[in-house]
Amino acid sequence: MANTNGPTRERISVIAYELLKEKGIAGLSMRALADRLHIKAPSLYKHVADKEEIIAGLQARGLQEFGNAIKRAGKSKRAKALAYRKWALENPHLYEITVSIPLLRDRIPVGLEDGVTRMIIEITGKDHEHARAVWALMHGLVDLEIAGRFPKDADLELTWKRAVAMI
Amino acid sequence: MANTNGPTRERISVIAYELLKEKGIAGLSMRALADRLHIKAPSLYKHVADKEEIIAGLQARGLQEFGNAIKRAGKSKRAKALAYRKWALENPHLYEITVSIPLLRDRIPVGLEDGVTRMIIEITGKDHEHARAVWALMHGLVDLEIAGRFPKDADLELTWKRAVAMI
DNA sequence: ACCTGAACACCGTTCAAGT
DNA sequence: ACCTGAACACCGTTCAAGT
Repeated sequence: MANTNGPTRERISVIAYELLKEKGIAGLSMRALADRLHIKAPSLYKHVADKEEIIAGLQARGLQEFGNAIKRAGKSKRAKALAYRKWALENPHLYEITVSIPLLRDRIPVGLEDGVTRMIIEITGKDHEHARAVWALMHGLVDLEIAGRFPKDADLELTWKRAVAMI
Repeated sequence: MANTNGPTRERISVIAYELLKEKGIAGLSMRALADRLHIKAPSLYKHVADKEEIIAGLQARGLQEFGNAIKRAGKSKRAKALAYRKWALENPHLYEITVSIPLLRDRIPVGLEDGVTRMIIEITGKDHEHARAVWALMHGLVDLEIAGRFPKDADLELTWKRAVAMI
């Protein structure tokens, strides 16, 4: 009989996601993760190889959900851009672990990164160089906003309007 | 007689910068720093309050040197943009500690952040919203490049050309 | 005034031992 | 098959003690 209570890989990744959402990357430790599963940290290593495997799982989830959010948005550049910002601000920790730390390419499903990248490129047409600039613009805006680099009186709605106009 | 050998605050910040350049943010630990100064980690706390003070010092240095590099560049938007990229790629760890982790505003000289921000705004004219978009564009390009997010066959020189054209 | 060892509360990870 | 305690090599930081 399968142990439906045991900290299987599935359960581990569910709790890891919870922990990331609540505490951010810094709060996602193997020991804290084990605590929530009511086991000791060394026991985790019977289910996952290392912490990277957990991070890779979260990155895969981030790419997947982020891709879906952009896909669901309206077809216009403006709608896509606003969906990008909205998703990132609603999922700051998932955005960060997916895009602000090295992507563990060897440990996420093949094609997942490419799929998202291609989708972003499709927003602007066929020119890859232009598309990269557009992506960088949206990423830069979100990254600086999450990092609190813009003054508190900055009108970011207007900034995004200008950014979309630049595209 | 003053102790010219002792790990004064000045000596600490010099070695901290060396350590950051060589090993990056992750390699900058109080213990590694103490080792290079040939003292024990607790001794550092007679000269600095905590690790944040060291990080704030490096952020101040980063803002200063980054500002100078942009100032020295030619007056055109293109020259400024290329100087931005050049400095960031030549000083990736300093760029990262200055812009990719929370800025310790209370612990760096007042006006330093504002000075750099204002300079970036001056590149594009008087419109702050537009300037923020331009800054985000340059930051996003550099951040994604350093993070290795662009495919290896990407023509980033061309991408920057397109980006400058968008401004 | 400056430096130290010991300690505390943390990390990720390994491994022999228990069930 | 799964979990454990003990251990190792790390963190930042405090504090009583030494010079």
